[in-house]
Amino acid sequence: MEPTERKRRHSGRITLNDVARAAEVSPITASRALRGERSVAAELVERVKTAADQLGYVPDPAARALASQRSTQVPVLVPLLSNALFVDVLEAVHRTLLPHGYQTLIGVTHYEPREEEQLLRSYLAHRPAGLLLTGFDRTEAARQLLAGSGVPCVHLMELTQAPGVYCVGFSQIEAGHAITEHLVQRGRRRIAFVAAQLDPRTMQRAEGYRRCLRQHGLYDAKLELLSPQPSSMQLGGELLEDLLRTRPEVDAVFFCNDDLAQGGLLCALRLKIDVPTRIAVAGFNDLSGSDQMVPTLTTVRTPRRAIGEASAQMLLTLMRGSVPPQHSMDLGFEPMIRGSS
Amino acid sequence: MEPTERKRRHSGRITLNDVARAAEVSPITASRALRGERSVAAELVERVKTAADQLGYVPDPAARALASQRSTQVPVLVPLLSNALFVDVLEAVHRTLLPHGYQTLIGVTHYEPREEEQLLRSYLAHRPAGLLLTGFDRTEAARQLLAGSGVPCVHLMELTQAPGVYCVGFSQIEAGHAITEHLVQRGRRRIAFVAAQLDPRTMQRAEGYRRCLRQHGLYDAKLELLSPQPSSMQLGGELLEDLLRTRPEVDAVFFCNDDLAQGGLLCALRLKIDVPTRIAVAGFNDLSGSDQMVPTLTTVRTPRRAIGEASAQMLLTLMRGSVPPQHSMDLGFEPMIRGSS
DNA sequence: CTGAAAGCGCTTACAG
DNA sequence: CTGAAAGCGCTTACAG
Repeated sequence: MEPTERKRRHSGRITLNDVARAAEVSPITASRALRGERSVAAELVERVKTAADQLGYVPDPAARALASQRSTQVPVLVPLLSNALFVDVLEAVHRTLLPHGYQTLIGVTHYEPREEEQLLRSYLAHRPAGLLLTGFDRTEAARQLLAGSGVPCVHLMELTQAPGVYCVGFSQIEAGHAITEHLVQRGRRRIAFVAAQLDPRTMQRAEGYRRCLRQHGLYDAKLELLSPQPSSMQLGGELLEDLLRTRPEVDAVFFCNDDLAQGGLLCALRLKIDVPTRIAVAGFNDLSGSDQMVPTLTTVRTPRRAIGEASAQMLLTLMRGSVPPQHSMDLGFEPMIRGSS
Repeated sequence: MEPTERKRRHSGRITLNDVARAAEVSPITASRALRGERSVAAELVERVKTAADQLGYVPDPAARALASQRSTQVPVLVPLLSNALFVDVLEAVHRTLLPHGYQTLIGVTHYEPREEEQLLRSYLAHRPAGLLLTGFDRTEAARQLLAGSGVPCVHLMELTQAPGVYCVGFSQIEAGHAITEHLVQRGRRRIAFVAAQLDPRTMQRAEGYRRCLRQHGLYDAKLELLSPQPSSMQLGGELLEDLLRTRPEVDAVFFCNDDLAQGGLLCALRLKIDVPTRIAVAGFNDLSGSDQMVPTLTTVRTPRRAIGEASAQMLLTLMRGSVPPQHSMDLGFEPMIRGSS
């Protein structure tokens, strides 16, 4: 046995070397041909690709990551998976990145900047190809980790004009304003805002609600019901009951999320409170089931799949080393006026 | 410049070498100490761990994967993300694996064995540490890829006694049987089965339904309404309307999934059909919102979070090279009898 | 446009 | 219990 034989650890895998040998070129040329680098003669590219196909060659991501100092992983950090909103975003991201050879990793932050910082620390050690983050609410340490890493990053859901920050979303404030305005236009005067979780985007919707009502001289702080508890249908029902008890004069409710609003609607049904005659109800996000409620739920349709896809596209551009046409991409929103208002 | 200097590509990263130097041991010893291999003197382990902490060392997953021929990635293949069931499973898996240093990758098969085979092919190239698959319905090629890869694998949702197959789930047949039996016990005689998607597990529930009704001499094939369309609340409403039109004698419906059942309930509300007096309704899975419906939905609570956690634990054992106490883990189910039946 | 050499940061296999 | 050498499969940096 030769010494070189003695230490073999070959996995039986088809390697770039095998492809190169079959195509009768050097491994570097094979590597370049397969990655689509332009500086390779068309004929050689052809030969290499044919050989790779015939051998069933699949590049080793670990070797590639080690040599290039960059993996094909793209962590997506979202607050929760229990909100269908983020699942939709995640799905769209995943579907967009996969055909380009990138893996989507899940990161769940539970709306905790400290948790996000931890996750970021560990994901950055994996040399991710790119990063998708929800919103702008993070620790200073996280911000520095990001900046220092040089990893391309796109922010989801919210917008900013801050220089060097890439983002895809819509104006939460305007959306909150728009649906409140709708209730005002319907003749409502005692419009409550009912919210849970109280994350930054929820509070932006609250801001839109306030601005709208102040413009109409209708703002009343006592009609805001803010609960830090996690959002759920059940909580929506409970909050509506609270509200009707403590503020019986209320004639409309804007729930910050559709799960709360759906719960509110079902609660009204149970209590035989007529919607929208006695009280109008509006939600936010147009989640699954909102169009099936009795009455159907007025809400704001948010472009979450489009956000997932567009942010992934923007990231793809950045990972390619190019500059996207715009830093901030506003995908808008659409009020869905239905039976509950 | 020396030749060795000329080619430096060092990333500025803290490496195992840095740790070894600081701890005054060889890199191999440092590697072993950090991975908790037993054959290292306690004192050295201490020194290495301290050095690693002080330097803020984070192992490079790519290098580790390349050298060991095994990554820390665990792809989880589920049919859909639009069914909250699988999101719950995924979340539990993710939460269980993360503290052990494993990354959860999403794979969406859309209930298509061919898609699953494709995904498997690409994921296996990444040398995953382990694999989590939904059910047993796959192509022969996929089966062979799996067997040939030697990658530890646990199957979710269904059970089998097949040798060498690890699985965590519950009996879909028994669960379908149990909820049907409940309807019979409530005095129902014309019990319909309404299903969508028609995936293997749905059809197992159908089998449970059939067996139960045959035992009671109540089976009537005309009361089965099977739609290959994707499951949704809206479809549930439509199917219920169909059923009431074509089979007005029906006095109970077992929907194969809660989204259909919720849609059915809301449809009944709209049509002013009294539930449960005129018709009893039961669903499956106990998804979010089922306990909020009017009336509340009778259903079968399935242990999806427990399945996610237990399957991840089983996989952890397998990845450690140990043998789990059992091949097949039955986590059961729980009929939730509520207002709709 | 093409290639020989070295290196990415770890672990395996062997030896002692 | 510890270590020197080699190797995992790719890409970078340099040269021509």
